[in-house]
Amino acid sequence: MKDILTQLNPVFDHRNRLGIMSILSVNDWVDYGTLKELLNLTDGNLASHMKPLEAAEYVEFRKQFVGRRPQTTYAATEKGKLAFKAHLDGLEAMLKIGKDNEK
Amino acid sequence: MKDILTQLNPVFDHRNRLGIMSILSVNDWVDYGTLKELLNLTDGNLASHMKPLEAAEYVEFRKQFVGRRPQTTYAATEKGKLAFKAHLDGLEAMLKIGKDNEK
DNA sequence: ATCGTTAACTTTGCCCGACAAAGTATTTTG
DNA sequence: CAAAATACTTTGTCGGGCAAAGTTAACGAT
Repeated sequence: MKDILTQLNPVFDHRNRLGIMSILSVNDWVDYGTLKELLNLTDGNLASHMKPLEAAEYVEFRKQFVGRRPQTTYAATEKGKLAFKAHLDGLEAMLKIGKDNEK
Repeated sequence: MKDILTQLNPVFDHRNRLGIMSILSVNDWVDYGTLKELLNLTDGNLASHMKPLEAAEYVEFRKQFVGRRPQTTYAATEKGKLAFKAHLDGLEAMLKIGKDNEK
């Protein structure tokens, strides 16, 4: 039992990222504005949290027009969903670590 | 459905604090050195993460001598265990947030 | 008696990252 | 023509995590 925390994904090590991923893991194609409001984030803040998630290919985006207005929507990729699940499993696993103290 | 993230406790918003609490929620009275090794932390680092946990009364400490050497051990308080559980429930709850979009 | 070591911290200083706010481009509505 | 909305990018600040070094006290070895 060396580091317990290696199972946790650094990319998800933030409440807002957890929020983003939890929303996107149950809702496909959520638009920028909705995400912003749900998470109470400023424009720039959301963008900057999205970046590493995009870089890791955990989310993908789609740009389209709704009426005449541009709209960006996001969804979690399969990879992202798996990674997020692994992260949550990691959290849960931490708790199961019990009385065993062999190294 | 306003902010989803209010259920998450800021005090636990860190992987190392999660680690500390998960260890202390299943093991009472873990000593400084063991905690340090399990979590791969430097001395000072552990101390500084402990502070806010102590301040919130989520952990308590006991100082005693083992043989002739001083030893500090930590345990989660009842309050701490409850708060930690609430935090984890909050995490889980985030995931259940489904298709409902009434505000 | 002195040196080195261990335990448990505190202090110092750095650095990165989260944040709000302001700026940008384009289009649309009044 | 002016204001608002979308989706960002840029700027600048501030705080917090981190390693490392310093601290105190007691012990053990030489």
